[in-house]
Amino acid sequence: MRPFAPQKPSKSAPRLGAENWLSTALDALLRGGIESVQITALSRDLGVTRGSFYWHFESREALLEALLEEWRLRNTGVMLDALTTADSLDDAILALFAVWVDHSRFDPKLDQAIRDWARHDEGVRTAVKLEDDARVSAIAALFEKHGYAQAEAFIRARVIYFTQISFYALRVEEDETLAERMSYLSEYFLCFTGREIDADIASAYRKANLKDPVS
Amino acid sequence: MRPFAPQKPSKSAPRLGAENWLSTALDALLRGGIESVQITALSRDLGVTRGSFYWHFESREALLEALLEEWRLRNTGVMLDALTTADSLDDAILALFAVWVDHSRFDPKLDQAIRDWARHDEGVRTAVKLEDDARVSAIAALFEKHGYAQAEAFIRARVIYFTQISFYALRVEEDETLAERMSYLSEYFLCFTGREIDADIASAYRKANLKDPVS
DNA sequence: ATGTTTCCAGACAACCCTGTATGGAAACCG
DNA sequence: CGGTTTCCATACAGGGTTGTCTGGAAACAT
Repeated sequence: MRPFAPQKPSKSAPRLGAENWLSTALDALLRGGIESVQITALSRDLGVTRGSFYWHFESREALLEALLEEWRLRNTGVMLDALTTADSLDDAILALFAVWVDHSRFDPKLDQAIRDWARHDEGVRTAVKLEDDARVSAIAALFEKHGYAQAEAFIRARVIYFTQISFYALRVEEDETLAERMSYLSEYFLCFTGREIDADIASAYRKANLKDPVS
Repeated sequence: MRPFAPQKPSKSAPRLGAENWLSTALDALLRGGIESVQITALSRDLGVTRGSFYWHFESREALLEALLEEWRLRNTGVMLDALTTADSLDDAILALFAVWVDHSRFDPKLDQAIRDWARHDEGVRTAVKLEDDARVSAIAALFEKHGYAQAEAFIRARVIYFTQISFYALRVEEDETLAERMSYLSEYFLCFTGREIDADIASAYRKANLKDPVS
């Protein structure tokens, strides 16, 4: 690190790139939904005029496509990775829980914003549907791998995933602390798998996740 | 029913009332979300000008309040009714399932549209949250009544309700027939309650609900 | 230094939506 | 039949958003 590395001038000449527009567009998407990602508002946030935007992007539609692509890069596949690394059923389920709590690996607000957008845009809807099906199938494969019958594995996968989706949609995390959530760990596990969780594994999981509530 | 009851003239003089505006506003809400309930668009649908609207309603805000009130009238309390009438756990759970399938008693699209609206309107959000909490509490009370411990009852209630909410949100009903859904009845029941469903009760339920897929 | 590329400001056109004010047509009532 | 109420058309004002076009400033390269 050089002592006076060439930084962007803080004042007088922002000199933006397409990434700046994309990131502020993401902020707007997360706060107010796809309707509020308006280039007039974004230009106000960035302190420039709309002329800048239309140099970096073809149109608003192009920006929206870039947003969807950004979602694919960030949130696609992270659940699948968590499921395939663990070995036992207990570990795999807990690894899944860990992903859902660790917002640095999986961004639920982004997922939710895209999901809202999808409800009135058929193109986005098919993209989200593909991802949802892949996630449920991965969880179902886990259950089948550990001896559950096909139908039961599918339904348990759907129940566990759908519950989590609603958990984000209803914004339970804003009303319930992580400690409260952890206190229900054994109940969740029982309901989702039909088996009691191993006490040692449960306490190890609590110990590992309670310390670090990433916003 | 009188043979020639005084009806609204079909052509030439619609003569609308506030109910007409409310119902077409509901249609717009269900199709395109709260953003697309615009009085300009509604007036086109009704074949009149916006002058009519501003005679029946104070403003657009007043119409939106009426929409929320309409949701309260239609979807509030129906689940609670279904839960309290049945006696055994099996019957109560199946009664709940029946409500969720019978769109004449419970309108999932309306519920979903209000829920979407709530995500960017704090007033609507608190209203929806009150209803959600009431529904989960009612289901939890059912489990407690049948011997489940408090924590397990609460989590099972949350899981069963959250699963159904996502079921609507992800529009599974559009990709899965009622027959398919019914075929998973025992798996759902096992996952939700932790017990096997009574075979006779299950077949009776299938018989009663398969015939009548109300859209 | 000078020409070129990169980036942005400013003005303009086109479109859409809410809300108000006014006048008129149709139904209703006494 | 004439007055009143109900309902709606029309015109206008105000505000907001997308997109294009043109010129210019700053950085970069040769």
